[in-house]
Amino acid sequence: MRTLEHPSPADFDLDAVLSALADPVRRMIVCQLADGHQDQACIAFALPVGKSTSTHHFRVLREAGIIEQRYQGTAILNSLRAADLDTRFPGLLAAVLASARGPVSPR
Amino acid sequence: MRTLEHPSPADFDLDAVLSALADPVRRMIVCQLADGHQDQACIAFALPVGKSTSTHHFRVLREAGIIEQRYQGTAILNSLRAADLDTRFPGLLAAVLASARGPVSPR
DNA sequence: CCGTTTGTACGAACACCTTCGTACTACGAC
DNA sequence: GTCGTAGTACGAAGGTGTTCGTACAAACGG
Repeated sequence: MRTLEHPSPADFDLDAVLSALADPVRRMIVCQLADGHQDQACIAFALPVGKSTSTHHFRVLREAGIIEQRYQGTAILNSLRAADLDTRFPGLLAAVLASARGPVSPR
Repeated sequence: MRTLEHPSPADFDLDAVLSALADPVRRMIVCQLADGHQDQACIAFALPVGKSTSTHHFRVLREAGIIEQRYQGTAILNSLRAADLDTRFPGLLAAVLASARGPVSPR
C-alpha cells in the first residue's frame, strides 16, 4: 500500500500555509472540501487546470498540512485537516474560508 | 504635496491580501505595526533587506489595502488598516497576527 | 492477463517575485 | 541656494511557481 507524507501540527509553517492559501486554485480545493467534498478523489474537484497541475496543487496543500490524503485503490481520498490547523493557527482557516465565500453574503 | 493611491475596502482582493501576508518580510512589517510602530517612517522598521526592496514591500502592502501611507515631509507615516481589513475579511488579520507571534507562547 | 482508472514523474516554457545597486526626486533645515 | 534625509524609478540577476504534455506506475475489475 502506498502512503503519503504528512507534517505533524508542530511542524506546520505559517509561511507554507499562507503561500498555499494564496493561490486561487488551491483555495478552490479548500473551499470545495469545506463545502462537503470530504473524502473525494482529486478528480472529483472542479478545477480549471490540467491533471498534472492538479496533482501539484494537492501536494502543496498536503505538505503544508492543510489536507490529508489517503490512498484507496488507485484513487486518493482528500480531507481537510481543519482541527490540526486550528490548534496551530487558531481561526486562520475559518477566516480564509469566510473571506473566500464572497464579499458579504449574509444570505 | 505627494499623495499615494489606496484601494477602498470594497476593492480589497483576497488574493492580493494573502499573497502580501505570505511573504516573511512583509509579515515583519505588519507585526511591527501591530506592536505599536504605528505612524513610523519606513526607515524605522527593522528589516533584513535593502532600501529599495523595503520600498517594494511597503508598496505591496499598501496596494493590497493592508497599510496606509501618508507623506509627512520627506518621510512616510505607515499605519495598519486593521478596521478596513476587518470589515472585508473579518478575523483574517487577527488570525495571521496571532499565528505569526510564534507557536504557542502564553507568555 | 489485460485494460481502465487514478494519480505521479519529468522536463520545458513562461511568468512572476525578491533582491540589489545606482541614479534620481521631493522636502525640510541651515 | 545648498545640503542631508527619505523614499522612488529603473534595470538586471536569480530564484521560484504555475502550467502543460507525455510517459509511467499502482490498484482494481473482468
